[in-house]
Amino acid sequence: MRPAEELRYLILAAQREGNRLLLQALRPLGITPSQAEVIRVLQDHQPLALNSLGDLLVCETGNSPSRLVDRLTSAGLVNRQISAHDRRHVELTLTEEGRHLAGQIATIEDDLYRSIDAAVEGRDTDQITGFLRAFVADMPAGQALARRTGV
Amino acid sequence: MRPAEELRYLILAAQREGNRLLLQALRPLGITPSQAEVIRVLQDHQPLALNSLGDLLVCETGNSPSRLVDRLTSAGLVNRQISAHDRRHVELTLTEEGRHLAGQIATIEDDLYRSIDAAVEGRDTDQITGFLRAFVADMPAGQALARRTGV
DNA sequence: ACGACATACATGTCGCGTCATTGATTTACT
DNA sequence: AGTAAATCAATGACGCGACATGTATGTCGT
Repeated sequence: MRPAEELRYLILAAQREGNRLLLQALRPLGITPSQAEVIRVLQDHQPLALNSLGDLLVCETGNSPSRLVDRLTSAGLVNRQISAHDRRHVELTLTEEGRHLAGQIATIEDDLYRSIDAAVEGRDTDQITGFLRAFVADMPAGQALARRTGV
Repeated sequence: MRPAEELRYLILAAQREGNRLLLQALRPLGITPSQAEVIRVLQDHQPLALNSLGDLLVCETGNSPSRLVDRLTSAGLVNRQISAHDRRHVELTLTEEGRHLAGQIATIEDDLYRSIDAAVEGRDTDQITGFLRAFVADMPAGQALARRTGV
């Protein structure tokens, strides 16, 4: 198997399995990894319009994440208020419950990051992140992430 | 942002964007990246039971990929025949049309691999694949891939 | 002021991807 | 032989994730 092909499937495998790990770890909180990403982003950047939120999300690139946020408002974790200045905009903020959950999410994510650190142990991180950054640099998901790391 | 966190999102971003690229490249063929993976695996390993196919797929780990294969049989790309020896098994083979498509898929995948090669250029491949292999080694998707690279 | 355009969001559709359950068939045990 | 256990596949449910379309609101040029 050609190295590039193995690499492609390794990235797919890592994403899938990482997501499954996080899905199970988040299950007690009743949320999914994508929902957790929204909550963490809102925690750092609220208030945010749906549009701007989408620009900061790695999941759900492109389309506005209406339905993703819908479930969070239904769950009482996010407030949506129509902007006074521009009634097309929706201002998203975390509810009290959402802020509380954000802290619990951070704790759970830490566990995942520790297992990532273990797999990275003894390797050259820059080789790895450098390659991935180069690959996604020109694409929506890569730029969304750059906006978050850069600030 | 903690390095492990950036790495997690980089993997997510790379998977999403790579998938989108492949999705669009495969669109003329009328199939999706997951369907393409099934066809390529069948090309190399047919005949295969649903179960054994699942053990070789990086997408769709765990459950048997019934519905994924359903769409391929509906599209006339895969034959399913109940095994004579064990009527619980379904023997999957590519149809003539499926075999033809497999060749076209390989061509399209080559383009993706070339752009991966470009992003890898000047980096230490072993650092990258080594990390990812270590991370997924004990998980279904990682083992599925190992079964394919190993043979 | 008005009409063309742009923006922000919602919604419809389709194909996954995960988990759980169910039903059919075979194997193993006694 | 007869039953319990294991295996294989199908299916229901839910939440994405991508694309396309529709609708309301705002902006700009004239």
